Amino acid sequence: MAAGGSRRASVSFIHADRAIDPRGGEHIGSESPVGLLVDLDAFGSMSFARRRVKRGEAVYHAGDRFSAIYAVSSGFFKVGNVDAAGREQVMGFFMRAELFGLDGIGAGRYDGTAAALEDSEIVVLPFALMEAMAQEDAAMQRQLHALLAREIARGHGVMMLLGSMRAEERLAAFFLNLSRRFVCRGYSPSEFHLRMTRQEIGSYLGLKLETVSRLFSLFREKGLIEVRQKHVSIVDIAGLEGVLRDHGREA
Amino acid sequence: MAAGGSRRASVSFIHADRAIDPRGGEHIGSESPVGLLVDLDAFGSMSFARRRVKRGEAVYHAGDRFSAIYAVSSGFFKVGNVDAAGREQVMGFFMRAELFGLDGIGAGRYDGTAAALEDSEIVVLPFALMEAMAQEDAAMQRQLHALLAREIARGHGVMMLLGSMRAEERLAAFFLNLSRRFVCRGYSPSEFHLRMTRQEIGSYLGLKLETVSRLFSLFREKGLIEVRQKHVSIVDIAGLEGVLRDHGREA
DNA sequence: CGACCTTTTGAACGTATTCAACCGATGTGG
DNA sequence: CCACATCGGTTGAATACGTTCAAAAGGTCG
Repeated sequence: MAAGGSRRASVSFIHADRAIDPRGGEHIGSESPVGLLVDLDAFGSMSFARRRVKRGEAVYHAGDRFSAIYAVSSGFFKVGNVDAAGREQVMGFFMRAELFGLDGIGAGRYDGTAAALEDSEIVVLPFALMEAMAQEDAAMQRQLHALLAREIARGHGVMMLLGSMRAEERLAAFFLNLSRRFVCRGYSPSEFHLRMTRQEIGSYLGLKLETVSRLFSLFREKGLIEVRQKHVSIVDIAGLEGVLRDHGREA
Repeated sequence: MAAGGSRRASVSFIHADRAIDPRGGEHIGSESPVGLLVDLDAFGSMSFARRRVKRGEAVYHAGDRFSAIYAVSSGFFKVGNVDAAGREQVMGFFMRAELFGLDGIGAGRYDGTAAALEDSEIVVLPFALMEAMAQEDAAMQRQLHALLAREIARGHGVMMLLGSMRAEERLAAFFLNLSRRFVCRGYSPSEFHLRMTRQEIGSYLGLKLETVSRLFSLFREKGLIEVRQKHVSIVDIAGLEGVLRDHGREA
């Protein structure tokens, strides 16, 4: 809880990387939710506090007073909400150079809980400061707005996923989205470790953990992926894209 | 298409009405998606163009260049997206004093299509102008951010609905949400005309139109609502809230 | 009035869930 | 370091829920 490590990080500034969201072209299966990008280490015009977060630890809880948004420096996070009837749902997963905590701006309180899925580090971006900076610099203001708007668009992607895809399609979209995001970070598009449990994946995709598990097996049998615990290799990306495409249109 | 009526409307400015989103207290079944509020007719500091939109007519199409956001002056709108595989989904319905078109800010293009569900009128808010105003006035900037953030939170509400509720709960949440929004506008909380078809409701709720129709009948049989075509009377609000509450928790 | 669209309802079906058992991996403490 | 407890994951069988296909009635609009 105590702001742990308090070294300083130079952060050029928020920067909506177009490479991550190739909307113009094919964005099938992009599942849109790509996360918000921050240019973490470029020319340092400002320096912000960093904070270490241990696996399982929360960055903030639903209802906490909103004060800052967070950029993932390293590690992996999930943001989840709980409604009044006790229903829980993961609203998103966030990896390096993505932002979370924006949901707090509206009401002055975070409406979800953000927790680290592994030992991680974040950059704390006090929102008041961000607003002040945006006030002075029109370009920065535009970036800030683009940032918020992208989170809106990400939401639309998730709605699409939850509202109009069947289980197989959802998982395929999920993998393709992860793949794309890893590529943007210079990692392999086809090999990665899932930091979240089947249960958390299911929560995000609106499915039960057993269903997710079965789908993993199904995809494995179809030769689309290989799975060793949390390690996933995508064997046939085109095949995954096919899963998405086939059901939507007439073959 | 031509900007039809071009009278001027005085618009005090964007104004996030807290009455519409009683998050602090009970927000069960609020289904969050409450829509963004604009104080349409208060003290007029600015005047914006209005535009009439006939039933079925589009305000903008997915892919159109983004230039403005829109405030509903009268009437009813839906915003829907289509993904690359042809899947369609309604992302939201908007009524008087609510804003739509925010999804375009991020990419510079609208990612959905907005259409009127009845003859309507909107106020056109050129976004460049909004940004300029926000640049000059910190309070306005804050409101603008709150506005965008509320759309993010609305999205979370819809995700919750689509990801963790069963059909009955979704429809109950939908009715309660509508009811609340009508109340905020001074209309009856329990009597209203649905401007959208069962099909559109289903699309929004991630259900098929037949399912929606059956749920209407079910709710009628349970004595929760009365239905005469598109006219709906909520007979038992507490009952509807119960539908939401029961499944989430242990009774 | 007639054509079309929306809605309702029934019956069969398919998909995801539930309940349950089991296995494997991980982590802790003796 | 091993034993044990726990957690996460897999798989099966029965079930429930929502969908699909189909038919028909009711509304609406030209």
